[in-house]
Amino acid sequence: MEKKRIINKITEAGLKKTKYRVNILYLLEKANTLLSAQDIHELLIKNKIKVNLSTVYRTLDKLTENDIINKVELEQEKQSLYEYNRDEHHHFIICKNCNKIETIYNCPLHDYEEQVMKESGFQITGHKIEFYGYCKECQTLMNVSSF
Amino acid sequence: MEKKRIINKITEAGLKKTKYRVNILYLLEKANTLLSAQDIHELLIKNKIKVNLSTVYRTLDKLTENDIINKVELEQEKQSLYEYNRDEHHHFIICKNCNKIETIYNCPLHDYEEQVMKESGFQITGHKIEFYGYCKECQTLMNVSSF
DNA sequence: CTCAATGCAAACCGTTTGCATGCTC
DNA sequence: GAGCATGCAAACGGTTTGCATTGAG
Repeated sequence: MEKKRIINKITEAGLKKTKYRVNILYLLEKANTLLSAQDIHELLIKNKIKVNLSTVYRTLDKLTENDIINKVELEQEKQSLYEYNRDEHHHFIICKNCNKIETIYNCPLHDYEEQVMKESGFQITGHKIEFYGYCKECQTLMNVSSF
Repeated sequence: MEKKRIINKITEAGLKKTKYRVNILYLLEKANTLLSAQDIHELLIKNKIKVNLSTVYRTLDKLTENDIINKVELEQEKQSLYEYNRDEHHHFIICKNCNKIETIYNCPLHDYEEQVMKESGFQITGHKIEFYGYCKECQTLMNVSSF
């Protein structure tokens, strides 16, 4: 029973177990991609789970506050996106043509942070990287369309 | 006459030289920091230059499209910020306590981009890094306040 | 003179909030 | 039963847009 783990995540954080928290977290865990509040809202409705959009937002806030999910804000996306937190440091690469988002698990910044700390005097607690470019498919398409 | 250079920037891009374009670009060049559309609007009004906020937005859009200024969207800022484009690759480090933003000119990613290109197949055209942490002053304050 | 720039007011859209009601612990 | 979660409708705030007017080339 996979929902058990989901429910544990919620109760262990000291949160009340409610229908929407369980379903939304389950959805994000299963989806295994970035989803917006609206995406989640639509998916729930499609699955006959009637819920208000503001409840979705409040649920996502609570789950984010408790580090159960991550809120991801990308430059070209107006909407905030959310992902299940699997405790793996990662970044994103975004295709400027088709907007596909891929995940990069390899991070070059650990050494560099030391250096930035020394130079800036900041105590660094985190960072964010986004790469932009064109994915393989779009590179091909662009070559074809301008032959 | 320093405004000459500003005007050149505008006309060289093929843009009409207008009162607001000149003043807004001049402002950004002189300010030498990140400013929001609202900041710019207020600064103009204070300097007796009556302008509509939507004109400020349209002007900033045009200048951004023409790479004369940069539009900067930081995670914790709701507003977009703008800076004069001095053609120096850089990133930002943001204090999570006081929100001070400092600039980092040193960039560790050039080598790494190669690697990401090979692994992802993306043709990378750019990247963005934000660092988060606490600036010197805030580190001191936090030590004092929890002595 | 022509077309782009501007002012103004209204729309947009993702997100938040206040309040009454419902549900978990 | 107490207090947090939810639904609903309205507000919020940065940004965009449609349209009439002005101004640059």
